[in-house]
Parts: sequence; structure tokens; C-alpha cells
Amino acid sequence: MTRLEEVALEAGVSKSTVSRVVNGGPYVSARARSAVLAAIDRLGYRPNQAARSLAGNRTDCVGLVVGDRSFDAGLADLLRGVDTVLSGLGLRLVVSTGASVDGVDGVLRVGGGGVPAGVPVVSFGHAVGVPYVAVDDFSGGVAAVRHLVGRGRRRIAAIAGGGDVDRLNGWYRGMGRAGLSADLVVRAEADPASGARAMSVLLSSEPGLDGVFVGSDVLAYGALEVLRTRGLGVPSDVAVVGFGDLPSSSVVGLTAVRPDHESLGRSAAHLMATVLSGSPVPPFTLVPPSLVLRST
Amino acid sequence: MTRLEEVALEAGVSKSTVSRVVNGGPYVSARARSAVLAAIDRLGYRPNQAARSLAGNRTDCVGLVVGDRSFDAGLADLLRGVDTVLSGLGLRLVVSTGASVDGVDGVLRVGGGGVPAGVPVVSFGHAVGVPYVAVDDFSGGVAAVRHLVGRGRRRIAAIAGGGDVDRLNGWYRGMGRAGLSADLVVRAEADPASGARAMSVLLSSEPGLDGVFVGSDVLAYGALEVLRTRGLGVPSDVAVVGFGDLPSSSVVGLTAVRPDHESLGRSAAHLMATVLSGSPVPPFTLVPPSLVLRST
DNA sequence: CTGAAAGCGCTTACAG
DNA sequence: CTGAAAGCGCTTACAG
Repeated sequence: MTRLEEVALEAGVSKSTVSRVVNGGPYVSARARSAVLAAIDRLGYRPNQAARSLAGNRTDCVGLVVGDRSFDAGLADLLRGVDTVLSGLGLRLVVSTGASVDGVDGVLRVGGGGVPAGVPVVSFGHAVGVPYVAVDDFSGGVAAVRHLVGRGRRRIAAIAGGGDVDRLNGWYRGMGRAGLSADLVVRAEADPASGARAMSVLLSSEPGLDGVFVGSDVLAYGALEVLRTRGLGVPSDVAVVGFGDLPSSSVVGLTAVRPDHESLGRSAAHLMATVLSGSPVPPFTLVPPSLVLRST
Repeated sequence: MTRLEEVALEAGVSKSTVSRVVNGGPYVSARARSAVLAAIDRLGYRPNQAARSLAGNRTDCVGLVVGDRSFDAGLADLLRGVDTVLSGLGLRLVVSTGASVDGVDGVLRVGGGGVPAGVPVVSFGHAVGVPYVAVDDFSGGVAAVRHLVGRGRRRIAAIAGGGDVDRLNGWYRGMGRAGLSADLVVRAEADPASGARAMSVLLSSEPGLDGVFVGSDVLAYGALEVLRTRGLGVPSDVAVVGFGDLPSSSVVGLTAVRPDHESLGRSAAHLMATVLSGSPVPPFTLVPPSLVLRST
């Protein structure tokens, strides 16, 4: 464990100077800087994080509080995104699945959960009062329509659950842009059975249907079931695009709009870094999802 | 931010004494202890972690290095398990998705990846040279057979991929215990198509088959497909049990042996705590999986 | 641009 | 069982 003092000795400068170059501070001559850098390299010096925190009155730690299970499926990727940018900034990621974390400079909140007063917060998913990052549902809906239209579909319907308003709005926009009539819309609950019912309704009202955008993957499972039962080819007769891309969707072969969790993580970390630097931050950042082409 | 010194003043004792009670040290009179505890409570004192680390030459942080994607699907639960026991011990969880972490007292390694020299390591999944926690594949295989036998099955086959040896051995044991002949075994690769081929082979060699234990969920998907295609009822004609319990399995309705990731996390954290305390540790801990009953 | 010095909030021998 | 004192390895005004 080499200490800063030994680096100073080796470089022939004072501890203050070493500290300045380590922290990228100003007011260091090129000569001093290179001597220090060389010494650090020679000695394999790594600053003691605890001493640094104590003296500097900051922790260089960012907490991630996993308040609920809303991001469980993508948590690994989310962590990768967060850690990638945080570690690049010299910050460490402390995760807690409890109510909170203390001893951190800021907290990233996944889902609900309280946070310590006094530290900045950035949320994953829509939140009020704090900056947040979320999936750009609207552009996902637009992208889904663009895809279907690109496949030659014209009579495109939408099935949307209660929480899928932005996705549905994206669908409307996409339909409008393509000059198609956006009259085939059915609302649904959040389970496959409800998706199946919606699909049946659509099929009876418009037998000429050739494409469907479904607001969530689970609804899409039900819709697919109905299509197959009725002997309709997917995607030959009716092309289907889901939204969410559950792991199960790859087994089912569902083409879907997929939230990019790693990107969400990166965005949140960047937002946090901006907050910590004292710069003004946008109230939210929307991350465009990608489209995963599979067999439907 | 109340400091230890203020607690000492409030309690009418020295800093040393406060430190002793905070750290649960010996040699403190009951009188002093309660005075200190009361003062801490009154002042809302929380020890400064950085100062503590610096003075005590320990970090009270355990790192979790996510080296590869092998536990991605269960990572959220794994984190919950780890954090639950760690936070109960006053330890913080620092996660890194890079090659390593430094400035921690020990590291939990998920999959491959290097670790800093000099700190104790505990691995998730079989590892050599370091203590590890892993799913008890063998007992999972036994449990699968027990389940099938309990459902009245007698001609029970096994489909196993290359890495499923312990699971397969569990199956042998289970069959032996039930007094059934363990002659229906087909080896497979790691994709649904291979599972389908294996199922076809089994069906032609033993039309009286009434149960199958499949070493992994993906293989089971292929097997189910074949069963359905041939018009065999599942589970009426042939009951199927998978292993792994991918999220997709709940959609498919697959009955399966499921690794308990939260439990794995808890076990790993306990192992680490034991290592850190300097006590001798077992070379590994096997965590029994559970059986998720669904529709196959 | 540089260095001496104080201080961050704890823990830990040591002496009592 | 208790307290005074030194020290952990940095950062940060301050004076130059």
C-alpha cells in the first residue's frame, strides 16, 4: 500500500502537489506533473479511498436502491450501463435492496423506495420531483408502425393496456405519418387472456387486418394464440409487434420493441454525474427502445 | 452530522468509550453503555464510514464482481439475498461489472473475472481454489423424479445436456430409490431442436413412456413441442419436468426445478462473512433448488 | 506554481 | 472498566 507521501518523496515534491495532480487540479507545472505521474506509475500508487472521503467530505460512491421488482428482468444490463459510466468517472456503485443507503453522494432509485434526505436522486421510470430516465414509449410505438408499414401492412390495429398510453400515442403518430387510418384500437388489461379477447374483437370487426401493434408482450402472447387457433399465418396473414421484450419473447419468437436497459443505466449515471457536478439538469431523459426482429 | 465526540460529551464519557460501545467491544460498564446508547439515540448519531475505514484499516465493503452473464436472469434475486445478510452485518455491497473492484474487504464473484490479490473471494457457481456456492443439481434431479413418481409415473425417461451430469445423477438416484429401471436416457445439446430430437428418440424406443425429466428448460421446450405435435397429452400422457426455470417457462407453463437465487446470494454472503471473521470455511455450499409446479 | 500545517472522524494500543 | 494521545492517508485553505 503505497501512500501519497511516498509518491511525494519519490517525485521530489510536496504532498500538496501530488494531491493536485492526482485530482487533476490546476496550478501544477508540467515538470512537477510528469515527475509525479512517473512516481505514481513506478510505485503503483492507488489513493486510499477512505482517507480521500474523510478529508474531502465526499464519498465518491453512488447508491442504487432497488425499491421494487419493476426492473428485475433488465437489472443486469441496467447495472452494466450504470457501472460503465460511474467507474469511468471514478465513482463506485453501492447497491441496496433495502429502503435506502447512506454514506453516498447521490442515489439512483429503481422503482419506489425512500432515499436519504439531502442527497440528489435520479429515478428509473417516471417520477415526480426528481430527474428520471425512462423508456421512450412514444417513439417505440412509432417505430413499431414504421416496421409494419415497411413490411407492406396497411390495415394495422393496436391493442393497448391501461399503462400503454404513450405507446399507443406513438402508434397514432406512426399511422398518421403513413397516411393510414387509425381506427382499429382495442383496450385491454394486462394478461394474455385479455390480449386474446382483444384480438378476437379486432378480427371480427376487420377481417382484412394485416398487422397489429400490441402494447405489451404478455398481451401479444394471447393475441398470437388466437391468430394461430384461427389458422391465420403469422406474419404472412397478420404481422405482430409486441412491446417490452420479456425473455420469454425470444422463445415465442415475438418481434418486439425492446427497452434498452443498458442505455437507461448509462443515461441515469450521466444524469447523476451532472447533478453532482452542480450543473443544471433536464427533468428527464427518454431513451429510445430498439426493435428486435423475430418471426412474427 | 453528529460526531462521536459530541456523543461522548452528551454521555459524559470519553471518545474511547463511545467507540467501544458502538463497536460492541468488551470492557464497558453497563452504566456507561446505556448512557452512550441514550446519547446516540438522542443525537441521531451515525458513525462516519470513511473515518471508520481509515482508522480501522478495513472498508466494511464487500464487492460483487459480475464477470459474465451466467446469472443475469436471477441477478436481482441474488442481489437481494446478498444484500439482506450483508446489510444485517453492517457491510455494504459494492457492485462492479468490470474486471474487478478494489477497496473492499472481500469479493463475491459471479462467473469469471479476476479479483484483486490479497482479498478473500467467494464464487457463485463451481470454482476451483476458492469457496463457492452453487445449485444442488443432484438433489434437484432427485426431487424431479420424486415428483413424477408421486404423480403415478413409472416409465420415466431423462434428457440431459452435456453440463447436466449432476442433474442426471440425481435422476439415477431418484429412479433407484423408487425401484424403477433407469434405462431411458438420451443425451442432448443445449437447444430446443436437440431436445425435440431426444424426445422423438425416446418415444420410438418406448411408446409407454409416461414421464420425462429434462436437464434444462430449453431442451424441455423442444420436447414439449414434439409431444404436442404427436397429439400426446401433457401431462395426461407424458408429464414433463424441466430444470432451470427461465422466465419463459412460466409462459410455457413448464413444471420445473428452480434454482433459488436469493438463497444462493444469502449463502454466499454468509460464506464471505465467515471468511472475513477468520473462521475456517467449507469449500462449498450447495443450495437446494425448489420445484415449481405448473401445467406439464 | 508550491509547500507547511491543520483537520477530516474514527480506532487502537497504552497507561492507569 | 476508562481516558488521553497518536495515527490512519488524504485534502484544503493559507502564505508565499
